Amino acid sequence: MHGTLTHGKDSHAELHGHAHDDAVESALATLRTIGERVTSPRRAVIDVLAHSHDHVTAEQVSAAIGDGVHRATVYRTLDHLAELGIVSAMRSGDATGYHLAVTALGHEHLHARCRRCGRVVVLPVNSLQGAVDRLRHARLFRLDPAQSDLVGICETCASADR
Amino acid sequence: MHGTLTHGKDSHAELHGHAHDDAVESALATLRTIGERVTSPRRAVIDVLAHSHDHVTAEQVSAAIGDGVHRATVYRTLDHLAELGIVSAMRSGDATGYHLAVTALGHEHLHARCRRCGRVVVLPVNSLQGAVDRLRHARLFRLDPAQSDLVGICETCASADR
DNA sequence: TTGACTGCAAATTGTTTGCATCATG
DNA sequence: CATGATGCAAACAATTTGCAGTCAA
Repeated sequence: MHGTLTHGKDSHAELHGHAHDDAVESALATLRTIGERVTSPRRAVIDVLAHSHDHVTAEQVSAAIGDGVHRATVYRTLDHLAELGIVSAMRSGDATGYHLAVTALGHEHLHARCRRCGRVVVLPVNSLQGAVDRLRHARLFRLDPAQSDLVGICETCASADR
Repeated sequence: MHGTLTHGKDSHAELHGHAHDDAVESALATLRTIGERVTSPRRAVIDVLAHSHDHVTAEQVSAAIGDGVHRATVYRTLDHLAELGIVSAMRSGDATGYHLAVTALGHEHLHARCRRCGRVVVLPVNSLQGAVDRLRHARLFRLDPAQSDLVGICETCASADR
């Protein structure tokens, strides 16, 4: 999805670099802190996620990394990181999409998928805040919109209708 | 999932029978109305859906029907019925769950899946109404909560935490 | 050193499709 | 009787898993 991926090598040039790199370091730091091992496959996966604009599938991550890391490892790593809360997983259509849970800017967003055209629309973070609060206070459910697969019709398709 | 399934035979005993049967008749009537063929596989699938309390997977529907209908046909039928709007499809975890769009009572509900224990919690229909309206008025998205895969933590798991 | 992590290959699961046949409208 | 629906078997895509070898801590 990125064509060329510049993963790795720059282990000391991120002090003032792109926010993406900060996100990578932050994620790796979290790993170390909680006593998880920092390996090159994990570094590579996190790196791809940090440089991806939106959610990417395991297959895309694997492709972006190249042959250096086995697909199965990418799947295992993404799954593991998701359990740790370092990345967020979201089921979208047939595959599962992943993205860093905590980006450099704490930039969190919601994805909504149009069941007509399949496109993924990005919605404001707080779009479902009211519902989240209401459900929580009612002791019904702790809804996490960022991990939910929101489905509906995008405005483009909706207006194409009438 | 139902053990024994009493599908069919009672083609004239639904005037005051269970609401499920009404739902079946209603769905079949819709099919006829829009010029779709009414076949035994379709009858069987709709029957299972009408008698299912919650959303069921294609595999479950197939199992409930038995060997009378081929799995591929069940998948095709569910997909077709979903396109027609007779059933609602919702991605839940690894498989797709289906349920009649219009039950006898217009009884529509939302499913939320706990990412901790995997259980599916049923939420009030209007839980996300506010968000739906807001998104619509803002011309951002026509959210359909009933078809969305809502993810979070159920109260049981949440209280088990602290 | 050693248990966690990875690579590889093969198994699973969920779902789709090409094609010949059959039954509804 | 014509066309769309089904059965079957085989293809597919996304993920998972058992095991042996490897590496971070």
